[in-house]
Amino acid sequence: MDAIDIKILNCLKTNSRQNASAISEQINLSVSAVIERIRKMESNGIIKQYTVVLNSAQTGNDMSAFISVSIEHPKYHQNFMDKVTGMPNIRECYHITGEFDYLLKLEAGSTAQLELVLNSVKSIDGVSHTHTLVVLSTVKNEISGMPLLMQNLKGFK
Amino acid sequence: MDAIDIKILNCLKTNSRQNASAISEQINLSVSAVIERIRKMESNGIIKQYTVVLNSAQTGNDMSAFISVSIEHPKYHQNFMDKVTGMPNIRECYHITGEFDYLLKLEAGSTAQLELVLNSVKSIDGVSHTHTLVVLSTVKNEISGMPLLMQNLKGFK
DNA sequence: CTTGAAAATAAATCGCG
DNA sequence: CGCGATTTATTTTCAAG
Repeated sequence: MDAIDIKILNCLKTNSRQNASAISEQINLSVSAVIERIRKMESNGIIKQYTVVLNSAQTGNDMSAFISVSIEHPKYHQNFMDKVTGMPNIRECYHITGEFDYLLKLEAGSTAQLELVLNSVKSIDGVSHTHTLVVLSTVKNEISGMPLLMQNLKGFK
Repeated sequence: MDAIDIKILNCLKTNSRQNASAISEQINLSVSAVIERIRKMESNGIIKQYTVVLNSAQTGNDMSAFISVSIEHPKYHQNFMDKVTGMPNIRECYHITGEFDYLLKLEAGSTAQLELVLNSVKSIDGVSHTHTLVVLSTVKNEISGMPLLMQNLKGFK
């Protein structure tokens, strides 16, 4: 991965649906080279996925919360992770240091739905203690990792 | 937004670079209709952005942490949000209920970098108290909101 | 919404710096 | 590795049913 790849990733981050010739113009590289580099990054796994970001206010899932969870014994961990992975309202799950074991991000369309999800989490085997934070507003939410990539580069588009 | 739109969004979520004809085949709708529906969702803002998900392990930003922040007085809020928005290592910032005012997600490439970011956050005006959780592993991280959309639908692809 | 043909674009190929 | 002209294949557009 060099500076050119990063420029390409930056273009794709902004709009992953733009084609190679559009990118080519933006970064002053031939279309063939752009295509070749994209293919390489797809096949070696740097590019994991192309996806779409939706307006959650319009899709009706604009309520979110974080819940910290303690598990009473290590034997429950695998089951907990499996359960959580299968629950669509749980969007993120992190294993963390500190007082709690996991931090989950939930999304729902109403407080009632949120309550249901919270209760399901609390009733997973081994969950001993939880702490819930409701999100009042999202100040920032950068998806994938581009700005960071660019920190260490001088001249990018 | 109807069930067909949701099928289209689901396709785009899986791979936003696939074109209308590919989607058309998957959901048994004519190409023109697919294009028209996508355009509509783009222009009315349901589709916010097409983006790419990178492998952070390979891009060198695979270290992350959450930091909860208390602000000592409301007058500091705006400045805090502005600062945080401008910091690339801060990927997410939520205004939350509870003991703290904000929850931030940080990403960095090393513990040293992480430490720097933590210190920058702590030195923003008005920050009175913080609590840091380091992420040991990411169990789940679903990006945009598709699975939730589908909960309420019976027959999707 | 669908179809199908025309028009416009994009991608793959391939010698060659 | 990158370029860029050519060929090949796809896609989008549009008018009509």
